[in-house]
Amino acid sequence: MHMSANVSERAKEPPNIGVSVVILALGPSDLDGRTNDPSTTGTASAVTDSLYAASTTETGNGVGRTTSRTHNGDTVPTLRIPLVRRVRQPFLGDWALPGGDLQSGRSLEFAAEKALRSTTSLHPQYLEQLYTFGDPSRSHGGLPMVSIVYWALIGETEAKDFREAQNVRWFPVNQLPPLAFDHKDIIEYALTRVRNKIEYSDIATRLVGSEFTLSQLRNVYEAIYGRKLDAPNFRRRMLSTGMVEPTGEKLARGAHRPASLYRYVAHTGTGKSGSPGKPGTIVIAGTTPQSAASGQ
Amino acid sequence: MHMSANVSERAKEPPNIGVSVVILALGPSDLDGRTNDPSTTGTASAVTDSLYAASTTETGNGVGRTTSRTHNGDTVPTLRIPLVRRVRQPFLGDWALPGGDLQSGRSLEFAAEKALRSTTSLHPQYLEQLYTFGDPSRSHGGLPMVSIVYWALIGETEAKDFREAQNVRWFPVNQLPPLAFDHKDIIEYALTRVRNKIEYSDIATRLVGSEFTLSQLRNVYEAIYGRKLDAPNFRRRMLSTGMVEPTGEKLARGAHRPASLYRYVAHTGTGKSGSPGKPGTIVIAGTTPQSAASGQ
DNA sequence: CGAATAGTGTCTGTAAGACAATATTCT
DNA sequence: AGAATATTGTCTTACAGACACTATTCG
Repeated sequence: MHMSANVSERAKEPPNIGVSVVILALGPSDLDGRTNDPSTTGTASAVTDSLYAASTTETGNGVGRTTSRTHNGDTVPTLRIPLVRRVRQPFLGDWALPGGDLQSGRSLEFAAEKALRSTTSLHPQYLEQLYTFGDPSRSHGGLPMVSIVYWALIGETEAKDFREAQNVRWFPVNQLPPLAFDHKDIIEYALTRVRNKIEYSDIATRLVGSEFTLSQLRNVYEAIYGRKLDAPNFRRRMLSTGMVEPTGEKLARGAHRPASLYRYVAHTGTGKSGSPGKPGTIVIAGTTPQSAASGQ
Repeated sequence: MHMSANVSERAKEPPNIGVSVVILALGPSDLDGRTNDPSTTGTASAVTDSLYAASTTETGNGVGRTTSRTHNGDTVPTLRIPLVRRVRQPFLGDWALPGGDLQSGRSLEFAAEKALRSTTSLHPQYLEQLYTFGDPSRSHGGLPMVSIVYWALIGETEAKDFREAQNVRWFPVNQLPPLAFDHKDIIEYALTRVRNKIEYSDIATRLVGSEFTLSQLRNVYEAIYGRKLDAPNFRRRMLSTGMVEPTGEKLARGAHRPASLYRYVAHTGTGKSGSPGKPGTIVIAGTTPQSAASGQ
């Protein structure tokens, strides 16, 4: 089966509810250079303007690489997003966020994860609701009046076996094809959300292993920000927050000084609580936990 | 008619969609001391813990005043929230956020504003989507499976004619009664959202007139933060951002030095764009503008 | 003058960022 | 030694907050 990704066909009964997902994946950091045929890619439109300089890629085919070159010549890992090609009329042929219908009796997260599985077998390190769209003007011919959008983060290690199925393809965030509906805006919004969130949450540490070097952690930040960070300053900042602590071990990875390993330190409830528990915001790792009931 | 506030009764066809609103209103700044009968108030539960010290009120009846006293004796204006009493079984008798059903063919904002009008004739200075709840576990007996929550801000001047209808009552945010569902969490979430948002948006300046003194503006901040701010530092901060500029006029309001008037300066698109346009996030003032289409 | 609010000046601490310099490993 | 990354050290600037002090009005 290929994806049930897009809209299902129902008649008129009150607002259908669709759930879509913006999936942000860290590409492998080694410059493997997987190249997909660039045939149907279309004109790439950079989503993030000033952040990526000239959106250069090594191959130039527009889809392959997982790193980008910034204006000063440095190379940074780049986030990638799986999109599905629309096979129905509104925006037929354009690319769109993976999504599906909300089944009654199921949670929103369940629907989001199902949509996520329609494009990748990987499970997200993080899943959070982004926004709900409900304008009746969406009657471009499509159906669901209300669309609940989630965004997910997928770590680097597991992002190695992308599943490039029939109508699914992964795009670097700075080289997106023409998108259906307002999905380009949605992706932009998701990116700003991640970049803000990374500052006051632990999502970055979830994208590395339980033990990691500060370089690895910094690479996560760089991928999300889309630019190089100063290594010394990054180190100090991380250590000063007390979010990470050294394990005492070191990791040798090449012809250079080995790096110390660190682990994430759970929130020391110091009482100053930067951000009180949000309702139903956070879902960790694999399955389908979480609750946050609500009626009315 | 009293409010169509709560759930409407339908049968089984796929998820109903409800829309609720957290309405945050600045109480009048003069200590008028409107006193409602405290009969059915129930035990007040402070939503914001550390921010309000001892949640003291002048009268002690728990609902009347619009100011609170902080731990150091200063007095600050307090936000108030209109709630409706539930007349149906799940959580019968408890207080809940005003809400209503989403009518097909209408925008989410339209439903939110309608719900807002069910408790107050005032129109919001600001309306923004907060979160969408969709847990099937909400089958406490209520119906709508999916609940889209908005939050609204209402300015000080118009907040003078609160409409205390049949089953509607206004509560200070630091003295909320027992709430239905997880509405207490939702209100907390709304508060943290406002407090964050006030930092990088212009919502505060919308809650004062087109011309205002820095004291007035500071009062808005203090109401939202729930604590006193240092006047000299606040002044410097506001002026340094370039968000406000002096009109050249002054306003005399008592036996003391008159204050300079300022006006809000529209965003100087400096290109550094702190926060790229979010999809369908912002609605100004009265009617029902705004769009941000989306399908799928 | 006294009360009350508006506004200025200073000082301190913290945090971010630029950037030089040192340390450690492998080849 | 040389390449490459890790780590430490300084220095500068910006900004938030505490707080003393001055200014202007009315009664």
